Amino acid sequence: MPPSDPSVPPLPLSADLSRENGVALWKQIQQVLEAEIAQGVWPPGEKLPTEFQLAERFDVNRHTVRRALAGMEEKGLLRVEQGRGIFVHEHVIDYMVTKRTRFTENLRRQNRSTDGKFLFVEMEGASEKVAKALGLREGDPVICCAKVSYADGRPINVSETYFSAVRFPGIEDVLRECESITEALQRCGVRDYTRKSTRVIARLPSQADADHLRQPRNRPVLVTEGLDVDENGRPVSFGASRWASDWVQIVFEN
Amino acid sequence: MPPSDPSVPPLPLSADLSRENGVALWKQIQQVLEAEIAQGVWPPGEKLPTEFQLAERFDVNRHTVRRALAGMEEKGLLRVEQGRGIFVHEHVIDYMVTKRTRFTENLRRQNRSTDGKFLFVEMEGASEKVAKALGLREGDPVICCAKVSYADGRPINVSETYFSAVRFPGIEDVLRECESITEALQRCGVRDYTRKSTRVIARLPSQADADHLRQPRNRPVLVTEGLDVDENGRPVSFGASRWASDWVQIVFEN
DNA sequence: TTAGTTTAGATGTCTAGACAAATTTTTGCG
DNA sequence: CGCAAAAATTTGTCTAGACATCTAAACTAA
Repeated sequence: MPPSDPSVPPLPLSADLSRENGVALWKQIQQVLEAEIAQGVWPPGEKLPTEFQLAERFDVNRHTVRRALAGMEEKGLLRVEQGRGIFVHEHVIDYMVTKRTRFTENLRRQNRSTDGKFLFVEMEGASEKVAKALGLREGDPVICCAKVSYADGRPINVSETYFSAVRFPGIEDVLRECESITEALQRCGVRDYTRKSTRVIARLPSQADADHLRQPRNRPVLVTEGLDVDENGRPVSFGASRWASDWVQIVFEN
Repeated sequence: MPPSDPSVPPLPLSADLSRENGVALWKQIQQVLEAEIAQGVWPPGEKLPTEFQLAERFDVNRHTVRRALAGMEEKGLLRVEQGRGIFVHEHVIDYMVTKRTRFTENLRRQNRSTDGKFLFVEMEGASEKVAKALGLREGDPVICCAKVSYADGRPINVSETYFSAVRFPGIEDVLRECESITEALQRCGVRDYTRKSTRVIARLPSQADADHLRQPRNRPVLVTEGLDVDENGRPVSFGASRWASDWVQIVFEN
């Protein structure tokens, strides 16, 4: 494989493709490009050559290059944008799930800028799942707060957080005025809260979630359902989140 | 299936594709086929019509059908086997992670047959991670037990489980004779153990893991790292597992 | 300068055909 | 009948070309 030079191990940058070794051309192309990305030839966020240029470089048809790029996109190594080009995927974020689960704190620790956008805040009747988690009865009034959270300007999380409307009267309006949920809870008398349990599953996103997270529907999202309790162990809020698996890895620790 | 009733709104089984609504043909085909699978027209495990037949049915080129099938395969809806055909993916397994994490029990509850194969059992020096988990010092002797676990005859899990060689002298041989890890631990005097912590992340598998799990390298695996402790809270074993995301959903609950 | 339009460049979709590789079925020989 | 070889079937890969759609840059007119 390493062609000729005895002293220096050359980078396999323009490694010649073999048409007779039984390995599909597109796989070989994918390997070469992945190696180049790993070696930093194309740094994260960088624009790759166009499909046409790559096809010329490897001396194959554009469709063959496209097959290789599709494989890399599926892996999450690339971001393909019609009319713009192909970009190397930036690195993912580690989201630590601990007893103290605070979105902003969590990401600040990783030197990420954070932002949030409330989609809506409204009262509704508790579903069976929400009621069970918050210790209510099905149909009891709860406040649902839907939100999209951003890190470095990218949407990484869509969530709904539920609060008992009886226990926190007026939280509906408080939430609308606040920047974060932690802040709203403090105004409602919850000095501190901790994460009691978290469920993690993987599934495909709904169309709405995919839109919010700006990711294709055929790429899975990580789904977490978490219950927060106050210092006395009483349920404070129940939250269901979908995370952009392209950008986030959930790390669970208790 | 019910072909002709005039009153009943017919299932969109052979819905005509529109070439002018801006939706790619392959996406429309994918939608139709997914709907048919959801409606049970093609039950799990069933062989779909051939690419050629599907192309004929939708009156498109075979490559257009292939694009639709690729999307469905990526979603995990299909299993494509060269020379054999296209098969509907069987349903996934829910693996519950609770305080009592017992592989066999867990799957029996879901009426799954279980099986296991030990890859190797050997002594090695504890890595930093293993040492930290088990309360040892780096380099201390540990027994590593590597295993592939099956449900319904399919590999769904590759794991390494580590035990302190000092605390469990002779477990190396016991493991080789036993069917399960639970059984081996009982023989070593551990009456019961519980899961203390589990970390869950998602990543791409190594080549070896992909081979064991019989899945492509470009499909992610769920990775769990769990620490089990005895009734006194002392660490018993530390395990690292990779799960076939095609077949398993990890459900975490504590 | 600014706003709108045009144009060029880039990716997306679809078709058509040829051959390769893997699997299953059929055929033919003993 | 049994088994091995041949043929048919089915998916995999690659090429070639046409046109659509989206984006960004260049241009034009107010």
